[in-house]
Amino acid sequence: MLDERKRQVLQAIIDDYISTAEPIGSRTIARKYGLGVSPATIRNEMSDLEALGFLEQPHASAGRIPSAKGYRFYVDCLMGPQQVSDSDTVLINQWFDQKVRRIDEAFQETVRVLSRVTQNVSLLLAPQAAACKFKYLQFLPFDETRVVVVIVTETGVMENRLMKIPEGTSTEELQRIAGAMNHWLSGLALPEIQTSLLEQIKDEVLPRPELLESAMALIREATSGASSGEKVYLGGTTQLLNQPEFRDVSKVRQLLSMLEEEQLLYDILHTQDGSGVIVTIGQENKCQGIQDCSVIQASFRLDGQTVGTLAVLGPTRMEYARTMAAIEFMQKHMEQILKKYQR
Amino acid sequence: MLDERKRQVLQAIIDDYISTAEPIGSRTIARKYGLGVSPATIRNEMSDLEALGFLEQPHASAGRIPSAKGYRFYVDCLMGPQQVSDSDTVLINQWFDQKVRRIDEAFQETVRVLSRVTQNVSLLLAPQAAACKFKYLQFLPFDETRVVVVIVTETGVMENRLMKIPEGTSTEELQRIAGAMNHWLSGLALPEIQTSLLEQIKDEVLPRPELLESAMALIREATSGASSGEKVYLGGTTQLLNQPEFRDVSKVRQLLSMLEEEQLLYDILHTQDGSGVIVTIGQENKCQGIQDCSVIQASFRLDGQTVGTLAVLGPTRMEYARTMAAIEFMQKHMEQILKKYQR
DNA sequence: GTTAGCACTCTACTTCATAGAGTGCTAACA
DNA sequence: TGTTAGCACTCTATGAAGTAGAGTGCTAAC
Repeated sequence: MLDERKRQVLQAIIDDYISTAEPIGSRTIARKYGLGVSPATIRNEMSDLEALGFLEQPHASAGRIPSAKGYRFYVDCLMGPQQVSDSDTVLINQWFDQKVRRIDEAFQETVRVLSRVTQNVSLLLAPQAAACKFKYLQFLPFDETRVVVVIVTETGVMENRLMKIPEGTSTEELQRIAGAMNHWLSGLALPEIQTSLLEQIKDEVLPRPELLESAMALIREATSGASSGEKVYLGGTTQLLNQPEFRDVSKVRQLLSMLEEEQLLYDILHTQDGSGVIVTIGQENKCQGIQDCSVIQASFRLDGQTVGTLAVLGPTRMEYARTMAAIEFMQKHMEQILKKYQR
Repeated sequence: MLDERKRQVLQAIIDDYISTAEPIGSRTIARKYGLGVSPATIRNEMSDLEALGFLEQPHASAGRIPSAKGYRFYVDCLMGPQQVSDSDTVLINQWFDQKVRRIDEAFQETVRVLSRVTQNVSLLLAPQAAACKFKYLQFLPFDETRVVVVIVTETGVMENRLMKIPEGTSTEELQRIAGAMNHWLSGLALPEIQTSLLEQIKDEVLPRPELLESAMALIREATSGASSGEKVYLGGTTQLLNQPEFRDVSKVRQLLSMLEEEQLLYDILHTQDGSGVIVTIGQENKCQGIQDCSVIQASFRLDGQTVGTLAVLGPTRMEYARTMAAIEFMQKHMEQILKKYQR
């Protein structure tokens, strides 16, 4: 498709632009990257590359910058693979061992580490309670009118809530209801727990149908509620300020106000459920407003089933190799952690 | 201290500057605020006010802007009190009823609402587990080697963690240990629960001292751990971008990177434990780096004891009256919520 | 004590000129 | 035929110079 020298030139331009954020001229390429040809030759190559759509010119007499197509080719064909260094691995493991006690803390820290490492905004769609299997539920006494309900799922996600109970409900009754629910529901994915099942359990808790109803409401909430289930963790928004493409406050504001809309974040993170690391460059993004950004994402799985996604969002001028390595690493790390919390 | 007309002029200047962020000239005052005197007269007054230190001039032939001393006088003597409107009250209550199930969600939402309403960064130092009283602890089975430990305090703060248990510990043993601990520790403030108490309980759990030890470790963690206890909630950082004093990205970055240091946030929020709303203007701030900002804060109490603080941080040019009203409102709101979760 | 008038000052904005970086084209060269 | 040197051309970024406008401070009159 592209002869060897064109590839070298394209790679040099993209590498340089990624690190400097400045248009690159033929002289610079000839000087910095020893291709053994003169600037004039490079100019010809660059002209060709532009005609082919891999490069763009901000204005007539400036250097060239990569186009979206250029980045795409770079990611698919040019870029060398990269790995997270062993020392970083150790560091990250230690960090997690120290800081993380609950699974939601793991999500939080993952986002933090990822945005630190990649110098960009990062996102994580947490294991959807919807995709988790119910393990058990327990009522803990709180006062005369309320109990704490704890739901434990197989991914270790826990939900606890205060819940009003009908007056005069005895502890034994509560225990019996919990027992019945656990018996029937254990091992089911939360979305499967629907009213149909209620019928089966109803008999066992006949004296207190309201209680069962409330507990089911809690489960439903955990399945699709705003504050639970599919929570999106967002981190490193301030990293934007370090990127030269956001030197203008209004640009920052525009992007950040988009990121505040949770719906958009879901859209970004839901666009795929294939496996592996997926790169979406510029206009390839379906979401309005991030079309001069790139998104690199990967889903993580548990027992072969996709349970969440993590992603890095940054300007199209992004360190693709490093970022992809980081994402892949954190994906595996996340899968390990989930396993650890599962059993 | 200041005659009536000087006060009027000062108030007019500050009001105007707060809303426009531009230096104000004598003509503007005379035109917009009907004081019935000519610009020349206003000029004389302004000259006096500057000599007294209430006003400043950015440069020789510009209008005046308020000095820190000016704002201080405004806050103490000039500014009218303001109240949160009834319709806002209703709105906020509904919002909380809908969204908030757990107490930490209440903290999160408080910060969110506060920064929305005040258009500024807001902070909340959450009820310190340290200041909470232990209510009870419960072990929930998880698998052969681990249990879920739930600690419930009287403010409704719940901690839950996975904890390794010595092999072969029976459910009954766990229950007995929990029972013993609850018996001895219930009603105590968490910091009071120290090794001295361990001695008393030891006898009852003699066969499994390690277990007691682990549970105590969890309590200690809850008391002073990073992820728990004195958590600081931070919100509305993007509001900064709307303030003209942060039109420059480097300024935003500077402040945001400070706000990332959790220690600084503690410093800001710990500077006081008096009651009522406290305003700290510019240089009055002891923390380096926020000395061209103002902080408005109030602590909230439960049973007469300070358990947390909420604050708004913004440029010295701030809508003091409105912000103070908002903080006071949210303070009371928070106290109600805490009460609700307590019993 | 208040006000009109006026000279003065400082900034922000516009215009203009210039240096510099980079291109594209042509012609010469291997 | 591919490569290279040379050169004219283009466009931006930078800085200097000039100007309009807003605002002050002072003086003198009311």
